[in-house]
Amino acid sequence: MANKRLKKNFFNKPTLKVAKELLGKYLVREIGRRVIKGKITEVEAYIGTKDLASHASKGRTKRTETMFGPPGHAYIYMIYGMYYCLNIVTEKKEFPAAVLIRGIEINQISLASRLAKAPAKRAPRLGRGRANLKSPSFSPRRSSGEAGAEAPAGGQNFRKLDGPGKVCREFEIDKTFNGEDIINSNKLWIEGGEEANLHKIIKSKRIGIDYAGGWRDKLWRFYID
DNA sequence: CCTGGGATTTTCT
DNA sequence: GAAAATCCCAGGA
Repeated sequence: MANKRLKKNFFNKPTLKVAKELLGKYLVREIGRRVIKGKITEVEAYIGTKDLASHASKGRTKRTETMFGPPGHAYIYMIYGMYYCLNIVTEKKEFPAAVLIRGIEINQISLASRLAKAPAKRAPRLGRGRANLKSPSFSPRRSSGEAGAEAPAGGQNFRKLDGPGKVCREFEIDKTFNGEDIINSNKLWIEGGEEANLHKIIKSKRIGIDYAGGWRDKLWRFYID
């Protein structure tokens, strides 16, 4: 009941609603036999072409194409030349909107339960070939003081990822995931969390978008403790 | 506690 | 050519 993958109808709704509902849900990343799972604790909404904080305010470009696509797909972009950010596209096709995943609490790293499983059908691959050759993707820098960086023997595997760049670094998500269908993907998806709203949702202004005119003051950032 | 700068590359003007 | 939906580290209060 709780560990159920979110389907398309979950994302095909008003973005603010989806953003708030994503809090407490679990982001799941399967890498070979390894499974990384963590609770979403912080998100931001980017809605439409008028929202000056959204990349889609530039209109339909090569970069924003994914945002104009169907809901339930990942929109990945590189930021400041060093980090990737993960968004989930929301609302109906042709309407550009997405939820940026800014914070996650990792509480599980386990092994994939289902082993042999037909590789599935999809493999369109972005036109762009051979990525990964020199992507900064994983740990461009070794941080010494990360809380819980080392899982103490017998201790809980708990890490707090406070920032969109850290989330992608930890989940090993790079630009090849742009356009990934997280409703059908076997590498990245989102599952139901605990009880609906055990948490109090806190609202605030979005981070790092002071250039967005009046849109800078929208309380479209949501987080829980 | 806070502030400021450097890293590094894609994207759009 | 400038700016960017960021992060980390150093230095000062």
